[in-house]
Amino acid sequence: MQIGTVGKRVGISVDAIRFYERNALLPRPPRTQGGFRRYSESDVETLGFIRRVQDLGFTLKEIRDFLQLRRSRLQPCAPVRRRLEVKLADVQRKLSGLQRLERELRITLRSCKKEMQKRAAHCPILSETHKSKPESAG
Amino acid sequence: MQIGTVGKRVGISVDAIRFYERNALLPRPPRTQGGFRRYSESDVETLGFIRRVQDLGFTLKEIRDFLQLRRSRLQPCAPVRRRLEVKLADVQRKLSGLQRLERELRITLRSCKKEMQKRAAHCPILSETHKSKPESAG
DNA sequence: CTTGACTCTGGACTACACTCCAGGGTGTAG
DNA sequence: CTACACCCTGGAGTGTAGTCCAGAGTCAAG
Repeated sequence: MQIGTVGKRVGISVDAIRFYERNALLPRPPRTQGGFRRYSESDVETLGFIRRVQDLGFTLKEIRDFLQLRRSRLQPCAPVRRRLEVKLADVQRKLSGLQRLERELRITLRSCKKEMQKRAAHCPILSETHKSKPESAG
Repeated sequence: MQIGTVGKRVGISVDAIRFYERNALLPRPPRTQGGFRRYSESDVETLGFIRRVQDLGFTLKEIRDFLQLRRSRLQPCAPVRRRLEVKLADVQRKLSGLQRLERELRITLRSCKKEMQKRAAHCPILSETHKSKPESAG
């Protein structure tokens, strides 16, 4: 596969793919005689992984670590495990943060709907624990 | 409160706070005669919110939207609700993505542990040394 | 008033994650 | 061979999210 084909399949620009290669997220692929990159399914998979994990708020540096871990999964070595555990804890932290945010949003949304049923004039969304509000400056 | 005090309390640099003000994440606070910013508890709360939500992978632009939602208590409910629903869906998407990533990491971790049992490997780094090794740097 | 920690502004700079571009080369159908 | 879409490299530019800095001013204490 050429770089453009891969790009279309995973929804990543050609420039971005080359950028990932330069930054060691994607292995340097074999080339044609003329110098064209030739990609395999495995590269497509890797790019999919990158896109997905990046979407979750991880940096390319972190993703590079993830990919290293993925590739070295058979090494019976503690340091690998350690890094994995750190990453896992990180993911779990993010997860519980998001769950908290989700809960907050849900509650807000529910009370908003309720207010609408009552045909209230305003939304209760923003009434968080505000002790003193400056609210003025028209 | 002065900007430095606030910064220390929420763990955000003075520069960043001013940056948030410039970019409309934080309301312009009242000033002393000499021009010093004077912050209230409500500002501290807002900054805490910013930090927390940003940590979950939202951009400042998105956070600005969140904050607008929080502040726009005068607006009718429907548009606010709509935006909230979009945000909620976004959060849920991120959540399931993270769960998937967590599962993958767990599986990798398990196979790593299994390997260790099989080989009874004794890495020198296995001890409670939580410092990373210095990489061959002169 | 003087000192010194703190603050002000505006602008330069950094790191990240790309995107765009010029000027050339490649691959393949006709 | 010709055409044309696609690819190559290196480098400049963009947007985000700040950080750093100079030079000046402010505030509280002595």
